[in-house]
Amino acid sequence: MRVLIVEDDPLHRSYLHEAVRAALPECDMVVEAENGQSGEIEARKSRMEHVVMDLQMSERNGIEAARTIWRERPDTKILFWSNYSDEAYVRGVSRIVPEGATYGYVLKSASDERLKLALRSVFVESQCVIDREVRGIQQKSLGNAHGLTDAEYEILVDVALGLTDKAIAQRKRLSLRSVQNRLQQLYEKLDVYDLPDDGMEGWYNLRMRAVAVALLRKVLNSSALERAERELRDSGSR
Amino acid sequence: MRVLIVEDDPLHRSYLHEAVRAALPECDMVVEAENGQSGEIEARKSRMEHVVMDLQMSERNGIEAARTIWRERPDTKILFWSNYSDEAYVRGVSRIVPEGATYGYVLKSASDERLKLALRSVFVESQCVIDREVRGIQQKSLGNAHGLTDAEYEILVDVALGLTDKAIAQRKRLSLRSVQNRLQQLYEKLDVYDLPDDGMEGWYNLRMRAVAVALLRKVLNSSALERAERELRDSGSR
DNA sequence: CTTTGTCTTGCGGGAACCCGCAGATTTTGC
DNA sequence: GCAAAATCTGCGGGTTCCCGCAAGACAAAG
Repeated sequence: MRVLIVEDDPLHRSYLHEAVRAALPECDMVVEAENGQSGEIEARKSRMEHVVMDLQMSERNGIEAARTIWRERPDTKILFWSNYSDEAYVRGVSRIVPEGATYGYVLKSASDERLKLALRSVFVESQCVIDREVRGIQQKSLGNAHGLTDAEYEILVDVALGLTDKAIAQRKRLSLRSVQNRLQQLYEKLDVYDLPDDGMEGWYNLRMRAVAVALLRKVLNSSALERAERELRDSGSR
Repeated sequence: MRVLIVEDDPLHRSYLHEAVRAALPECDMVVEAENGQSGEIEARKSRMEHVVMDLQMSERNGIEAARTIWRERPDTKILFWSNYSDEAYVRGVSRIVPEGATYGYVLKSASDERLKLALRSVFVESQCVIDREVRGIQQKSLGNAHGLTDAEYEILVDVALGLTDKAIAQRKRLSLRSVQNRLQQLYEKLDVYDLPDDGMEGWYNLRMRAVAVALLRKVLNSSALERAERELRDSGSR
């Protein structure tokens, strides 16, 4: 068995290396990459079928790297190992995992034991392992208690990029009014109408406030914004 | 000499511990804290005069912890050790460092050698050590080439929180028009008028776009937003 | 004292946003 | 196959935003 480690922090990288060695004695080769860019290249070159991947790296983050790896070989087993369980990351991962692929999501705050268990479960048993906490976020994100629909999320991203209603309507092939409808749903779900103190109406610019709340709740994060910005520029110049 | 380490990542914490031991043989006591909250308490309890502090921790981040520590003992020497050199962090740090205090700012990507040198310089020689890259950000942030004035930055934060022009005017004791003036300066400095492709006017909601650009350029980050949000709620309920 | 520059404030208008209402269209459940 | 529910769409209005124009306030330089 051969394992590829993609992680930009040297300390964490060597810790991971150690953990892989300990948890997977049948592993006879460990390759390290220090960002998503070189991670993709390494995976392609060596046809790696087992990857441990950090999210949030410079150059190219884990989600993008994982997407291209899976696009080339959908049976690759990937264990995500991340600091945070931001809804934006969780949503980003579930968005790209192909049909029937096996993957895992473990937080860096998890114990040694949990990490090693996850390594064995995912790589040897081909079993999906999602950290308890991450699972919670996933649930909330899907069950529309306070979670956003995909449609709503897309609108949120477009708004956050600074696009006009009209521009969004054009991009999404919708009428102006439909975009505004979606926006209103968004405002409700994000509790934008909650005022800090009553007696102050008109204190919030709803559009901006919605994005602020999304950022504070980690529904959006800057990494997701960067990704969206790049897509926007690409599609714009096409 | 006694040193307090405030860092939430266990790996980095023990690495730091090691580095302190190696660089400062005269140090006879090292205390560790795993977030800003307990860092403050520990500093107060043990009257620590030397602190190594991570920025970006949960609970209470490094900037807030440093502020309260410095408020109680302005002669405390603090070495910030951070992953990023976001303008938001750099600005946040320079905003709270008291008159004549000695501090340092080193990136985690720096070499072993650089870290140890910084430890000695700051703690023993009482000399300020600012990482080259961070220094660059500082310059750019002050020299108004593309840097924002404090006034502009404050407006930016208020806008990013989702406040209306009127609300900002009231908070800042300005007229409506003055707020809008500052906003326009902001729009120019953030190049909001740059269109991805020409022939599309009215594609951007300037207010939102300005915040998006600020986030993408790391002039703002979510940690700064969280801080501002807390201040807003506090001042609102007062 | 005058001049020049920066900062503030008011006015006014065009554009974008927010949203209730109501009809048309699509999706869903049975 | 049909009714209920959810979505999409156009209209109209009230509000906020964006910004050019211009008049006052204040400080620094000539």
